[in-house]
Amino acid sequence: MRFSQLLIPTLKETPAEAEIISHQLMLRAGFIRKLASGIYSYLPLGLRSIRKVEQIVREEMNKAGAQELLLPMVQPSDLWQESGRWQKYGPELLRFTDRHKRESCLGPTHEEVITDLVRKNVHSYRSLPINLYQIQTKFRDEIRPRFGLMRGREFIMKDAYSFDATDIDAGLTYEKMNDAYHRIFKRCGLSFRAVEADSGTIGGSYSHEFMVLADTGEDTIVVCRECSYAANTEKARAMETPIPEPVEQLPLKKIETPGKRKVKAVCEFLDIFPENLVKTLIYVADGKPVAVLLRGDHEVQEVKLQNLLGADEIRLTDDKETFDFTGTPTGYLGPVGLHLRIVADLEVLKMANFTVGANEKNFHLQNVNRGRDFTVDETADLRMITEKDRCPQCGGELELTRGIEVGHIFKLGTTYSEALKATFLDDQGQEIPFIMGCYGIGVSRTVASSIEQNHDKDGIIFPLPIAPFQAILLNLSTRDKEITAAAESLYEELTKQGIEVLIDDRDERPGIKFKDADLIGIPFRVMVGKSLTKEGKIEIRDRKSGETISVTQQEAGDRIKQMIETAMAECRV
RNA sequence: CGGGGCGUGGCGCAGCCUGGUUAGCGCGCCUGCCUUGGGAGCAGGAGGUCGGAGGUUCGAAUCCUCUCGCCCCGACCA
Repeated sequence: MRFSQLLIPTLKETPAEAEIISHQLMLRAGFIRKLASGIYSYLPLGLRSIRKVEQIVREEMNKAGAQELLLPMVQPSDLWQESGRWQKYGPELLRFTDRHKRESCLGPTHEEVITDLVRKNVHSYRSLPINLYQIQTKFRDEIRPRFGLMRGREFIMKDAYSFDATDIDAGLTYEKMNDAYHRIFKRCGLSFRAVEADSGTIGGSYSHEFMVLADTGEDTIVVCRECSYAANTEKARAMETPIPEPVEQLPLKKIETPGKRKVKAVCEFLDIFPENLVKTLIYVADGKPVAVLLRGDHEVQEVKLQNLLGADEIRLTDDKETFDFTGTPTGYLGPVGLHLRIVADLEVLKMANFTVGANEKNFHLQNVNRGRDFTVDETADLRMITEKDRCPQCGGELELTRGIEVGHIFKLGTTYSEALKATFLDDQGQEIPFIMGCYGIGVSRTVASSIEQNHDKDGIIFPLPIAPFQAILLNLSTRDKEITAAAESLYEELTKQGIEVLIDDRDERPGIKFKDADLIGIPFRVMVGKSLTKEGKIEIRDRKSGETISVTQQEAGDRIKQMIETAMAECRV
């Protein structure tokens, strides 16, 4: 294709609205333009990259035995009523009423629709397993869209749904998808990790997230330096260690701690370590207060807490609410004599003779012991993992790193098939619900994360498999007949060979073409200019390494083809 | 929704505090000349009723009120 004819509105300056690098570069490189908050147009170059990712996804999904279909984006409310999510889903679900006063929504995900399709059309174990996917625009009315394509309200997603007859089969399907996802992201040239994850609101029992490693990622993930363990911090388990032998319980002591509210201040004042203090936090879970006990140096992992409480919504109380619930100002709370539901982190069970607030302003209690002085209603692993923790799998050192979630696979079990009464007859003639799984990939986000991971001061550096073009051919002097003829004939040759090449045939100075070529990140830059007329040479430059080689006009075509093949091989699986 | 910030030609910004005639600059765009290996130079030109509405005033980009949009931090998630 010709640069002169494509809509590639590159920008010299970064638009003020863009904060992170991928967003800035996609705007500058003319890949996307914003229409409204979280809603973008994909311009020709951006769309080409997206299509590349889609194609890889398609190939791997098909190879894994899944079938492509396309489901409606507009969905009737009835189905969502049936699954119970019409109430549950909240404002992210964009709802509207049509001319017949029927309520509908824009599909944020398609469990309901696919389950309905399958329950109406699949009735026997003989038809299973079945795995259906689509690549489609989704709409989620995000509270706060941001970072360009990274968190848009409208975005392109591949979503797949599997239906199996048995748990064992469902497990096999899950593994197949896990494998396909590894292949997909490897083929996209991304550096990523699959991590254990919380299954969130989609519901289900078991899940993994595929995280592209990037500092601007919105998620923190925990990775073991020694073994394969990797998890989202929402899920990362604290290593289970034995509860120490009981020690002698010292007599309870009430002590004045005037104005000492923060853990740090209390510890300094009493000359103790945070490891020997238990802090008490008051949360509201679906409107009801609950006290959470945690070792002084630990932080709550709210998703773990939410799962333990089985609540739809939890939040930390503010100072006023805390006082209303407990009669004690924040900073002096403790479990002794507290008349609230009390849950404790596992680590608290291992402590003895510790310090807590006395539920009285300016006082703390020392030598507190669970059992003797208070009881807890429930205990669980509730805290955020830190780099000081050890791997729950092998005991190795852990590393915390940032990641962008580009894929997520879930075992759904029978959550949806039961709700929607989607059943089949097994080999005994028994009617049982399908065992489901669902598998998503953020396609547009994948392109953005690739840029997040691969760029330099000059612009994007695309991995070859998802670059909008494989090569960009610069005609550095469109007014020179010899150069133009050579560039045009090489362009034809490459195009005939099936290479995706963009020829920069604009009547511009070389500097502009170099800058634009770097900015849009095409992996190979072929330059036809002065050195052709002077030395008979054409140069080929590698965008990533910056290495440039000179070849004769005759060998140029073959060399480029060979370089592309070599680079593609690196991302093959 | 809570907290912070911003809306002035396509992009980046100044002007606003302390109202005053034709609203300015850089880039981009158009024409001509010139130039062609890292975003050149010269000359000429087009393009903005200053997000919108109302108000104060002889006079509003500037002051006041309301409103809309956008961005950042938090709850959400591919």
